[in-house]
Order: sequence, then structure tokens, then C-alpha cells
Amino acid sequence: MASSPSSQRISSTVAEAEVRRGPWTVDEDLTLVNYIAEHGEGRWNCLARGAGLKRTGKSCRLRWLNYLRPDVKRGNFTADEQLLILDLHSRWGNRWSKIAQHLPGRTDNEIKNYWRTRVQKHAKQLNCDANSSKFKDAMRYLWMPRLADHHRLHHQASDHAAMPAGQQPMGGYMESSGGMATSSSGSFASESYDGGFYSGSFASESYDGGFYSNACLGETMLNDDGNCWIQEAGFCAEAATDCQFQDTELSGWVQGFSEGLAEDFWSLDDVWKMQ
DNA sequence: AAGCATTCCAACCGCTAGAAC
DNA sequence: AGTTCTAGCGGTTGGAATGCT
Repeated sequence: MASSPSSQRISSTVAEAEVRRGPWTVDEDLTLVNYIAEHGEGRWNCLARGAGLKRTGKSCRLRWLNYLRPDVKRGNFTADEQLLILDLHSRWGNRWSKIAQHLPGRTDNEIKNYWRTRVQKHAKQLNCDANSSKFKDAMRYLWMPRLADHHRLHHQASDHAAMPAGQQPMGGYMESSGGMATSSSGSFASESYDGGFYSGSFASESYDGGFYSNACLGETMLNDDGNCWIQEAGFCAEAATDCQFQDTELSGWVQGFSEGLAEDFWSLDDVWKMQ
């Protein structure tokens, strides 16, 4: 990222005069990339000195990991990724690096920014905290099913076409036992995520109402290397909105969402626009 | 067209844990 | 055992880009 010198924050003290801060220039990027290509990464302070960069090792490391690494995926999050983030965050909270491990090519910084700018924005619109159980339930019952359903509509045909020949659906991916904690177990190995639809990922361990496992999990199939393919998503937005929530307060609240905010937050167009 | 507000994201900061000495 | 160094994490900020009036 090039920038004009005037826009760069330069340290003022004599001791720090040699340390550059602020946006990286193209030259700096090239220097760092070339140096790492030749010497490898690690020992960042030594690396910074060795490369002749007037940056801290910390700054070099961050630049490399978040921007220059060849496998960094850029661009908007896909529906798959959004679903995964929502689910993983409901499980682990702000464990960004842990969440990022399940999204190949995405950095913790990017996921963190996504959460803060997109998800928390919606929470604010809804006048609740993004970490509140109320908001999490709304995500599970409305946002995620809608995203997943929309995903299904978009990809069903192509997924079918792309499925390896001769493979048959496994039947219910997870048998509902009336509680998500049981039905969700074992479905979340990162290895099983191949960038496709992450079936079985919507369950929250804290949720035991049984609704999600029944209404939301589709039939799946696994390919030879264990990757999970969705065969047919067994739930839809209607299932979610028709659901009778056990919590009457939440039910009314969600109903308010559906009616009052359908054109905004819960609009599929709006959700899809974020991709 | 200009000014203001908002959004988005790269980069920084402080802190912690673990390794090395 | 104590100190220093390094890597990594999560929170925060600055400013460019974009949208709105």
C-alpha cells in the first residue's frame, strides 16, 4: 500500500527517528517479500534489520501475515465464511485467531474487522449487544438460516453437478436427539471444511431447544477425503421464521425483526450484498 | 461542488505466554 | 530462578474511501 510521506506517521523522538510507522510503501513490501523469499520468515526483529527495513519486527510480521503472504485471501467474505464466522464466534467468542484457523486464507485481523464492522453494526441497529444471547439467538434463528438457505439456492445446482459420481447421501447428517449439544459434537473439524457449505456448523453448544438440529441441518455427504458436501439443505428461512420459540419474549422480539426490519437487516439482498 | 458523516480496514498498541539464556 | 527476547493475541485507532445532504 503506497502512501504519501505526509500521510505517514513518523516517530518524533530521536531514539525512534529511524523507525518508520504507518502505511507500507510498495518498496517496503517488495523488500520484505524478497527478503522472506530468500531467508524465510521468523526472527522478525533480525529480519527487519537484515532486510534493511526501518520497521519493527512486529510491524514486519503483521504486514507479512495480514497482507503479503501469498495465501492470503482477499475480498469479501463468502456466505460460507460468514456462516462459519457466526457459528464459531457463538462458540468461542472473540478468539479471532482460533476462528481464523478454520477459514483458510483469512486472517484474524480481517475476521475481527468483519465482526466489528458488519455484525456489531447490525447488533447496534437492533439495539442490543452483539454478545448478548438475544442477538446470538437472532443470528441462529434468522440470519444464519437465511444465509444458508440463500446459499442453497445459489449453489445447489452447481454442488450437485460438482459432486463426485457414485456418491450417495448419508441420510440425516446428524440425528436429532432433542439437543444440539449432542448432535453438534464431532462435526466441526477444520479438515472437513473445504470451502463449500459447512453443514452441521450452525449448532450452538449452548442451545438445547432441538429446533436447529431438526429444522436446519441438511443431508450431507462426505467425499473421499472426508470433506463435507451438502446434498440438500433441509431447512429454510420459512422454517426459521415459522418456528415457535420457547422463549415468548424472544419470539415476540424476533417477530418484530421479521416485520419491522425485514427490509433492512434480515433482507436477503442485504445479507447477500455483504459478499 | 462542497462539506459533513459514516464505513472500512491496515496498522498500531499493550499485554501475555513460552522459549532461550 | 530471574531476565530478556520473540511470537502471538485481542483491542483500538487513523485515515482513505464512500455516501449523503
